Amino acid sequence: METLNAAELLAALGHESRLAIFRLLVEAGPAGINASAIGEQLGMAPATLSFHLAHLSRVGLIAGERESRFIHYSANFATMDELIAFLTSNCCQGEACLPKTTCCDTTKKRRAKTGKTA
Amino acid sequence: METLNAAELLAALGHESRLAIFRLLVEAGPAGINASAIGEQLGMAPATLSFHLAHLSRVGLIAGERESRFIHYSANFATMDELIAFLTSNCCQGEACLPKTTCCDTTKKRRAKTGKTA
DNA sequence: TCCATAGTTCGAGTATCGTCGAACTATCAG
DNA sequence: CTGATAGTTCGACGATACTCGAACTATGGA
Repeated sequence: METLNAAELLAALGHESRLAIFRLLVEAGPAGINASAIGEQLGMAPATLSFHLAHLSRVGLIAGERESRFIHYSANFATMDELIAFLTSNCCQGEACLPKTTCCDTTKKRRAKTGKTA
Repeated sequence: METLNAAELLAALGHESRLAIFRLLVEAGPAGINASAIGEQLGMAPATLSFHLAHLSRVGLIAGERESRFIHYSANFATMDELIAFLTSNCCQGEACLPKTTCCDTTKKRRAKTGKTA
């Protein structure tokens, strides 16, 4: 991961509303929850919520999947892992000082995550 | 750590220049480096650099210590740890899915978890 | 077909951020 | 004291981000 990319992820999380959304999805786990449920829990206007969801999607931190009338959003744990790895890589001039973080099982469930967002 | 506080940290890191500064300090380790060295490596105007250093300091991600004419900046690894812990806490509804991250020698602080960091 | 629900896109107003020249403070050497 | 170096603060400008009402698209049910 490059600095620019990491900065985009961090900037995406660097807003209270988006961070709250992301945390909600992290806690929800791979199952995810739908948009209106997020809006209800966070008290966000639909347009505002959609704006933030789009932002998080664009940078790859979350992904949405339509299921009939609902769109289930879920956190992309693999991206999160990469971000944390980036933040801590080469820490202290390369001396091993922290374990590798791996959130959930990111190896088996990441299938399609490429640019669906136009 | 609360969402608002975490968002501030993430926002601080969510800018390419500041992230580059922080990464430089993370790699430099606890020894830290002085401002002009950062400016040289990143090709940043003094005023701009100072602005970003102040921002990072304000949120507690780095700290500066004057040493004669130089000010040595170093990353605050404890804050970083807390941030990462926040991001991954309650992941997947509390199922243990990742090890605790501990960067460098902040272990002693995190052992005494009741202690105030700052 | 028509309506209701779920969610997105558009547009505009406001607020905040990032940059950098210039002036300023702090420290040190002579 | 004077000058040089290290770094900060100030001011102003342009750029970007956030919010939200209103209109729009997509899906499903009667």
